[in-house]
Amino acid sequence: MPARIEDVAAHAGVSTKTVSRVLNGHPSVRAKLRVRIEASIRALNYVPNPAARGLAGNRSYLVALLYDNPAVGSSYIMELIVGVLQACKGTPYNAVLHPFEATDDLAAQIDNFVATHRPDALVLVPPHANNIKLLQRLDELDMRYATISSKLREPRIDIGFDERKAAADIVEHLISLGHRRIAHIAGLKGHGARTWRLNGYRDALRKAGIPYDESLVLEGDFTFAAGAAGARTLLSRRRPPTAIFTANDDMACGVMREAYERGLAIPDDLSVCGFDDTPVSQLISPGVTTVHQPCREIGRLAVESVLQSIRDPALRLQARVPYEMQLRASTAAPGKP
Amino acid sequence: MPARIEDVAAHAGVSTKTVSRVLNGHPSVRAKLRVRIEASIRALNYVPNPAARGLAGNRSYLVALLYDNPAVGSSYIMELIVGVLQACKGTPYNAVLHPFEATDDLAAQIDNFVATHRPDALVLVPPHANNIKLLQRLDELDMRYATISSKLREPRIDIGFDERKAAADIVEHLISLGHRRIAHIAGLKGHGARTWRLNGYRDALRKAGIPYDESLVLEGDFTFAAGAAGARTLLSRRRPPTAIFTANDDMACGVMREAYERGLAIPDDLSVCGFDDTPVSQLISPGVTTVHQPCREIGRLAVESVLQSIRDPALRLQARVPYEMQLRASTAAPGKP
DNA sequence: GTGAAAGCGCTAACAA
DNA sequence: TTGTTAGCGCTTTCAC
Repeated sequence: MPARIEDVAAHAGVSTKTVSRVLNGHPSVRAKLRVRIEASIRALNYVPNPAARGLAGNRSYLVALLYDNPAVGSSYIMELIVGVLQACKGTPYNAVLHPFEATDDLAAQIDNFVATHRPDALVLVPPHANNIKLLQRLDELDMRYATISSKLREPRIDIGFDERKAAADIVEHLISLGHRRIAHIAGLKGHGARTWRLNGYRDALRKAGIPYDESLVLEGDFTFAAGAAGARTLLSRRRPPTAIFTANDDMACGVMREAYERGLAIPDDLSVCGFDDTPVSQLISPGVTTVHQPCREIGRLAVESVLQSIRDPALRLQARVPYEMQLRASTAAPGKP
Repeated sequence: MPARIEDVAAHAGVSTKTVSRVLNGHPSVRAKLRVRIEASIRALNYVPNPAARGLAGNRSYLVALLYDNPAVGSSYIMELIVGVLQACKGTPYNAVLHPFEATDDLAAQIDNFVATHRPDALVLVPPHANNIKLLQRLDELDMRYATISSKLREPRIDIGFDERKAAADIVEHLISLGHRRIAHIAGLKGHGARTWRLNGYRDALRKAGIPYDESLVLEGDFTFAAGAAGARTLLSRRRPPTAIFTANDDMACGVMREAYERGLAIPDDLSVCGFDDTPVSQLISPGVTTVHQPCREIGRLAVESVLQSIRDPALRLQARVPYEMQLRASTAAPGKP
């Protein structure tokens, strides 16, 4: 049988309440006592029982990651999870995953999840991070939550990176290589990732004095198929683009598939850029020029801050973590027209 | 404040214990009573408090997935997780993820994890599923666990698929296309995935009467780099192979990179097969012929059976779930020599 | 700054 | 088959 708080208290010659104060980092314990108690904890190999703590303190020590079905960007979620787990490490908190679709009975789904598992905090990934009804419901339930890359005006706690700037960087890279007819396959409406990346694309064109050509911008839904379909359209034009920038890596792969089918060489006949730096962008040949989205860092920060907000409900934070361009072999100067 | 078991008992006019029996599926409750109590539960919107249940019943309602660092095959883990979550859905159980490396202080790491989070059951992924010291420690701690694709003799509860047969199938496919010089880049020693897939390769050669040529079998560590390095070696030979079968998809991508660097066309100049059917095998061009490893099904079954083993500690199960060949464009008849 | 006692909401053991 | 009682191990009042 493992040691209980009572054993520690007896060992240190104090009350259980004082031990509890030490465990919970309560300041009103004299340093000397604290040290003695900590020694007893180690000596007895004491680890608090989460269920008992949870019951008495009305907590679950669970942080839930809410995401939509993993069909889209499972490696994105996986990277996020790595960061989430890092943040939980060494804390009594556990991360739990909760994939769900935003249907009509969303409030009911959330109520049910919260009632069943009673997470202490939530981390919301797009598109849920943009779902006003969902966030309202969470506010009503007085749940602590952090959003990731939310496009809402004033997110309470939100972690992301400057996607607009990153998209502009990548398009500037294409321009610097000599491209002028640069197409963009944008993301799905409703995602911040669509608007920011599209705006970044336009920013870079404007800065270079290249007129915006609506016909070079297509809509995608972040899937391989959408990338392939977009490329099919673009490459069938009388004057096809010399470069295609897609709003994520999977769509870039789709573009490369279409180029492959047509016998076009990348980057000689067509330059391709993705976004996110998911593993596939390194595995495919040639490697895809893309922006490394700092998912782990984002996941870590989201959990760290949402846990902090449990203690400090007034906490507000809108963090933008640094990103990095990944120049690979899928981009080069345009060939002769 | 949510309803408590006491409220349900009062509403149904029974004792709390009887409600508890209904909640826990105890058989000794008359059907009529059970129905009445279930009605009260719904009427009051009652959901049991996991912490209270856990404390009283000495359970945590946590199933932990133990895997090594996600550098290798994160999409494999992600797929597994989808199955694990499916199995938890509708139960009071939550899945928690625990990546860790098998270092010397492995027993200490496990003890610490178990002491801190007190999972009710564990699911072990290779290489941990093959780690005898680890399993022994878990037995000492009297933990319930299931392994996935363990190569040990008599795993208590193990879920996997017939990797040897699957590897043979894929090599037979190459042979049926007309290949005779088929190389294999095997996996890392210690993984069952290495031995089974290598044996399958040999089975297929034997069946076709093709002599086994040691020089065509290289060692890899399941990484892209290992695949590229292996291909470099193989393709530098005086008589290079006409097809390369790698023990996983990432290595197949590495092979394709090397082919790309050398200007070899796939499948015209070289056929390539992977294993696992991770997402990349569809995203890359041409798509990679591979075996679909039924990860979700495996994850689901592992959790279902390990949860069952909590009630029935004597449970033994060695399940082999069906797999599927995925024939894609990376394989074709060999070109002229 | 520290301690004593009273639960948190459930289940296990024992009774009936 | 059902009910009663006594905790599970911790934190939270509220004293001191």
